[in-house]
Amino acid sequence: MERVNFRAIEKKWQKKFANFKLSKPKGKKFYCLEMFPYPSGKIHMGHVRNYTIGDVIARYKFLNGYNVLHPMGWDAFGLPAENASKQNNLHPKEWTHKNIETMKNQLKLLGLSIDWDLEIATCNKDYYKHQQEIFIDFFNEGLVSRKETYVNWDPVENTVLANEQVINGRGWRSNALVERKKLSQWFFNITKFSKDLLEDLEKLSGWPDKVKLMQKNWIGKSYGCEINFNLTNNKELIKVFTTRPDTIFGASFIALSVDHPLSKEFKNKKDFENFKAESNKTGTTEEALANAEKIGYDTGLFVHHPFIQNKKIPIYFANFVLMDYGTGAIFGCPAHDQRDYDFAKKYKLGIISVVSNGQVGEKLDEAYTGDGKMINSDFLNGLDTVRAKEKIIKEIEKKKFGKRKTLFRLKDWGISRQRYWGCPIPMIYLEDGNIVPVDKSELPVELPDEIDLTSKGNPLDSHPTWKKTVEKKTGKKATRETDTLDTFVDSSWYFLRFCSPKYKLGPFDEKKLNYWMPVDQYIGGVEHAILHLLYSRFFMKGINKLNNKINLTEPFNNLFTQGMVCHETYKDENGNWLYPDEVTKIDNEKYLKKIDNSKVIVGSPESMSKSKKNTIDPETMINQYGADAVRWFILSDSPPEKDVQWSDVGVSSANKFLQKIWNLNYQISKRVDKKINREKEKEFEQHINSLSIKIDNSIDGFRFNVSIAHFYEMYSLFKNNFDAEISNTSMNNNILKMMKLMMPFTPHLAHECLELFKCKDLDNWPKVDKKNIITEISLAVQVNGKTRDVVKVNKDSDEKSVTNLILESSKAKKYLEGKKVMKTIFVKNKIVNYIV
RNA sequence: GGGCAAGUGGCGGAAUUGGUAUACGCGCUGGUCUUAGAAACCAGUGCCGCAAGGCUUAAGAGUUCGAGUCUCUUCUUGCCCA
Repeated sequence: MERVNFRAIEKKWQKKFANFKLSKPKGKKFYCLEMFPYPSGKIHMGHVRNYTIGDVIARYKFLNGYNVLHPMGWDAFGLPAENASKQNNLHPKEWTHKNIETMKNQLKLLGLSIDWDLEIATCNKDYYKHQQEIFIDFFNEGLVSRKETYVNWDPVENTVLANEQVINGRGWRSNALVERKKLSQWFFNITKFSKDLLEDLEKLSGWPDKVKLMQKNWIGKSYGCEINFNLTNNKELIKVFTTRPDTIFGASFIALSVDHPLSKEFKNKKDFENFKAESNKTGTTEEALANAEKIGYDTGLFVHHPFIQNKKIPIYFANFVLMDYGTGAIFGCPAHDQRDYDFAKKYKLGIISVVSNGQVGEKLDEAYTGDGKMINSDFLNGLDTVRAKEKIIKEIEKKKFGKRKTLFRLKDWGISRQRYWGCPIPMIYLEDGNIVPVDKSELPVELPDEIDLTSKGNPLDSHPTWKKTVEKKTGKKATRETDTLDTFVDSSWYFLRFCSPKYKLGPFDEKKLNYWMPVDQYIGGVEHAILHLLYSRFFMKGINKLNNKINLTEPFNNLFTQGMVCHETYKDENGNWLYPDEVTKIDNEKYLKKIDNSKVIVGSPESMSKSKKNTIDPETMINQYGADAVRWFILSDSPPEKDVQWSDVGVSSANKFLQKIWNLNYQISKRVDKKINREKEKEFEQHINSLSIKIDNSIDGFRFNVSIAHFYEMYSLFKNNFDAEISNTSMNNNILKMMKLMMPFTPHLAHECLELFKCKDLDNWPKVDKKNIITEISLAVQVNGKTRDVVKVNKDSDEKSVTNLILESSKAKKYLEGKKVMKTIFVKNKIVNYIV
C-alpha cells in the first residue's frame, strides 16, 4: 500500500494556507466566527473541536462562492496572567504574548483557513484604546453609572467576585466564605434594554432554542404587584413587591432588607448593627440567599393588613431580602414560600394556608408553592391561582393600595475589577468631587508596565505615581480610576473590531462593519450561553443607539454551540489523579500505572480538565497521527452539538482511513484503462452523485459525523469498482469530486491528492447533478404492517407494476396466497402494505 | 425544588415530512498474507433459535394500515436555574 508522509504534506500546505484569504469579491458575504480563546498557555481539545467545526464551515462557504471573513484573536486580559506572574516572576504582558505565540503556532498546525492579518489581542493598547472610547460614549449616552452596591467580597483575595465565581457561598479560588460588602462600582445599565433583550430573542431564529430559553430565564420577566402597607404607629408606608399577590390573606410578617430606609431609625442600636454585620456574611446570589440560614431582627413595629380589619403584621429585618431587587421589602406568606416558611418556623410566626394543595387537613411540613384553589381568603375563595392574581390586583388598584408592576430579574452589569491586568476605566476624580471621563484625545489610558503585584488589594491603586493626573480641559489636579474593566467587556465587541482591525479613527470603520455584520455563523461553547452572549447583545444595542450610521441590533445571526471533549478519568490506589499517559491499558478492562504496575481505578468520561488530569495534548496527537486525522476523528465520532469522547484508537483509525484514501488516489492515478460498460459506468456515477448530495445536505445541517459516514461509503464504492468496466476518465473525474468534497474536512490531504491529478480548480465546490441519481430503489413489501420482503424496483414505479412483480417473485407472495386483500396502502418509492 | 434536553447492539452513533430500525465507524470472531507482530485484505457480527421463524429503539399504555419518530404515565441520565 502506498503511504503518504502526512507531516511533510501538512507542512507544505500550511505554508500555502498562511495568510489565507477566503475572499471572493463577487460572492455574497459570509462572516464565520468562532469564540476567540483565552491565551492560557497551550490549546486544548475543546479549541481543536471549536476551530475545526468553524474551519469546515468557512471553507465550505468559500468553496460555494461566498466572500468569507474568518478571523482569529485573543481574549488576552484576565486574572490568570497575574497569578502566573506571581508564580514565575514573569510580567503579565510577557506571559500573555508568549502564550499567544505558542498557541498561534499550534492553531496553524491544524491547517485552519484563518486570515491572520486580522489578528487582534484585547490587551494591546490599539484595541483597548477603542474600548475606552466606547466606554466614554456609553457614559455620555447614560448607559454607564456609578452605584454603591453590595458585591461578593472575597476576604482572602481582597477582591470582588462575579456571581459565577461564587461556588456554594465560597470564593472559587480561595475557598473563603464570601461576604457582602458595600462598594462604589461602575455599572453598564444593561437593564435599560431588559425589554429589548427579551423581545429580540424572537428574531433569533438561527439560535438554539435552549440558549434562547436560558437567556429568557436569566432576564426573568415577572408579573406582579406593588402593595402599600401602612404602619400602625404613624402614617408611613412600606412598599412591597410581590409576584404572589394572591397569597395576601396568608401574610404573617413583613421582611425588610437591612438597607431599607426604615433602618435609619435603628442606626444607633447596637443589637441592630450586630445583626446587620451578621446579615452581610450571606452572599448575594439567589442560591446563597436560599441556602443560608434565615435570620431576622424584630423591629417591634407593625403594619395593618390591607384586607383584614384589625389584623396587625409584625415587621422584621431579614438577611434574605435584598435592597436591589424590587423595593427591598416583602410580605411573608410562610405557607406558600419556602424561605418565608423557614423564617416563620424560626420566629414562631403564623402559618396560614390560602392555596389548597388538594390534600385533606392542609397540614404543611414545607411550603406549598404550586397552584391550587384559594381558601381562607375572603372574596378570593374558590378561585384558581391565575384568576385570584388577576382579581386581587384589580382590587388593590381599585382601593389604591398599590399597582400592577412588571419586574425583571436581570441586574445591571457590574464592571469594576480591582485588578491590574485589564482595560483601565477612563474616568478621573476631580478634587471637587466630580467624576468625569478622560478627554478622548488622551486615550488610551495605558496600563503602567511597572507594577507590584505582590501587595494585597488593587495593584493600580498601590502604584506610586500612575493615578495622579490632571483634567485636560481645566488643568485641575485629578486622580485616575484604579479599577479595570471586567474582561467580559473585551469580548463584547471584538466581533465588530474584526471587520476593520487596523482602523485608527475609531473602534470600527462603519462601512466595513455594515458590510460584514452581523456574524453569519458564530460557534462556541454552550458555557457562554448566558453572560457573553447577553453582554454582546447589549453592546450591539448600545452602539446602535449612539451611532445612527449603524442599523443593527443583534450581532449573531446564527449560533452553534458545540459539545465538550471528554475523556476517562484515572486515579491510583491512593486516590491521586493520573494523566492518561501515566496509565497502560492491558486489555479492555485492565489498566495499570506505568511507573510501578499498581492498580488504576477508571472513572467515567468527563470533560477534559487540568484538575482531573484527563487531558490529551493536541500537539502530541497532531505529531503522532497528523492534523487531518485529528480533525477527521473529532468530527466523525459524535454529532457536533453533543459531547465527544476522545479515543486514541479512534484517531488512529482515522489516520489509517486517510492513508487508504491516499492509496486509492495513487492507485487511480496509475490505473490501466478498462474496456467500458456504459451501463456500469452510469450506475457508478449515479451512486457517487447520490452520496455527494447527502454529503452536501449533512454539512449544511451541521451533521459532520454523517458526512464522514458517507465518505466511508464513497471510498468503498471506488474500491469495489476499481476493476470494473469503467473508464479512467470517469474514475479520475469522480475521485477529484470526492477530494474536493473532502477539502473542508482534511484540507492538507485533499490538496495533496488534487495536486497528484494536477487539478487547478481548487476553489469551487463540485457541481452536484440532482437528477443524475440512482434510479433503482428498494421498496418494502408489508403484509398487515409487517415487512415481509424488500423488492428492487425502478424509481417512481406505480402500484400496478409493483403488485405484478410481487405476485410473481416476491417472498411476500406466500403471505398473500389464499387471502383476500381488503386494502392496499401504496407510498411511491417507500412501501406497499397489503391488509388481508 | 423548577425548567429543558435526552434514553436505539459490547461501544460512538444513523434513520430531518409517521413508511425497510441498527447506515457508517470502533470493538470482537474466523480466515488470507507474514519467521513473528504491525499493516493490509476477505468473511461474519442486535437478541433467541439447528432451522423455519420469532423478538427488539428505557418501561407501560394509546392513536395509526404502519410508531425510534406523535400523545399520555412511569423510570433513568445530563444540562441550566434555584
